[in-house]
Amino acid sequence: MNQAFDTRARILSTARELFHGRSYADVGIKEICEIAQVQKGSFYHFFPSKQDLAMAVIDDMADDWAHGFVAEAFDRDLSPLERLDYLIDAAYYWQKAAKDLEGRMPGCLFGNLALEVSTRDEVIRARINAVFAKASTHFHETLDEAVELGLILPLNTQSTAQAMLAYLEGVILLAKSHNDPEVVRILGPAIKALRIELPPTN
Amino acid sequence: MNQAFDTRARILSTARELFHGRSYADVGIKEICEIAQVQKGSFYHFFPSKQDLAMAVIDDMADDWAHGFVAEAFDRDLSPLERLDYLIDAAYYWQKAAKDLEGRMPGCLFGNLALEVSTRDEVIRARINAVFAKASTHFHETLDEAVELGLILPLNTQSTAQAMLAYLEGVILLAKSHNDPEVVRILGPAIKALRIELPPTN
DNA sequence: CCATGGGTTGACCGACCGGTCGACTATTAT
DNA sequence: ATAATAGTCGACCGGTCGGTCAACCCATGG
Repeated sequence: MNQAFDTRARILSTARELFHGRSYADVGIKEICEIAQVQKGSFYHFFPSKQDLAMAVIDDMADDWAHGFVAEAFDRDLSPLERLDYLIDAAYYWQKAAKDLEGRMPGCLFGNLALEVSTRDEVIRARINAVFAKASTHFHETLDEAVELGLILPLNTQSTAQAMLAYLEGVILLAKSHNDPEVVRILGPAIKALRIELPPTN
Repeated sequence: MNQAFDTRARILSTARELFHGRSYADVGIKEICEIAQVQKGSFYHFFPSKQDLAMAVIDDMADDWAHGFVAEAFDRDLSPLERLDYLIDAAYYWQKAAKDLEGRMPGCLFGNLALEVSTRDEVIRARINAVFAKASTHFHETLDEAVELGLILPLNTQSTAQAMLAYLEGVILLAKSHNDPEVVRILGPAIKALRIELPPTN
């Protein structure tokens, strides 16, 4: 089983890298198998279909995020505004490192997949959506705390959280189209300026 | 030549619809030809490659934009802030109409292509980038005008313009992943809150 | 009346796609 | 020792991919 786990893990991490660096449609199972040093039959022993692989990749990356820099950025020991700065910084360094390594900015796997696949595959779309929803709650909690602490004026924390997530994705999109991580560093901090007002209380 | 023009135009508009509604990789030339009622040989008479077709589609859509709602939204008769509202509105109604028609939110063709293709195709990436650059100048001019009129405090109009474009793309991305145009209407207006400050003048 | 050339046609190409399958091997429980 | 099971292997499947090509159609100009 150790061997099996290893094979599965190799497929998963290879697929993740390739999907992230290129795209879902552009990466074939054959190529994944070659790089992961796995035979095709073995591949289909672990993943019933390419779609299933995609789901596993999404879950895998989401897990890494949750326990990685998302956990760090949204650390409750940091002040709310520091968390946002940390997040932008982390995104910047990540993209920069990837570009220095591969020559191209891969962007955000979830954003990439969302745009590529969500018109054709409801299942994958839903899964990505769940990842976004979870990310959004982190912003939401951060904003609630900032309001409680009186750091910012009261606002619609839920919608603003979504707006911040959208902005982050948009900044990464634009940076990817420029193939320049600096865009993230320049535009990123403006995330703190985003505000969606509370609905008027009649 | 009239006939020829018609054939070319049919290919172009069909490809545009399909690329926009699905993705670049997912749409084959055979399918485009079938729907456009054009033979494959004729296709290659007008477009030397799929990549060339993509470029033509980008140019075509960019043209339509420039003379369509972008021209309307950035009408100099509107006040700067009205222009931004108009733009969000236009984006919302466009996506809503598309979804009502097709069942799925297509999002922004340029954003979609940027994320799908820009790691594999420098030429297309550059073309999309040019479209973004042009869109950014519209924001830029709008912001400059708003500052001149004293409607907003001075800021880094160029970077803020890019931030606004990024936000618009991000909002559309998130809306697409929700398959819900309402996201555009809810999050969109916050575009006016974005600010990137001027570099400190020493 | 014929030559020229833009436009059309559809069969064809090799490569590759996601996925299947039967044979085989290594591991483990009984 | 044996039987069952998990995992490996790679040839093979039908279908599709982007792209090619030689033959043909037909309007125009000389």
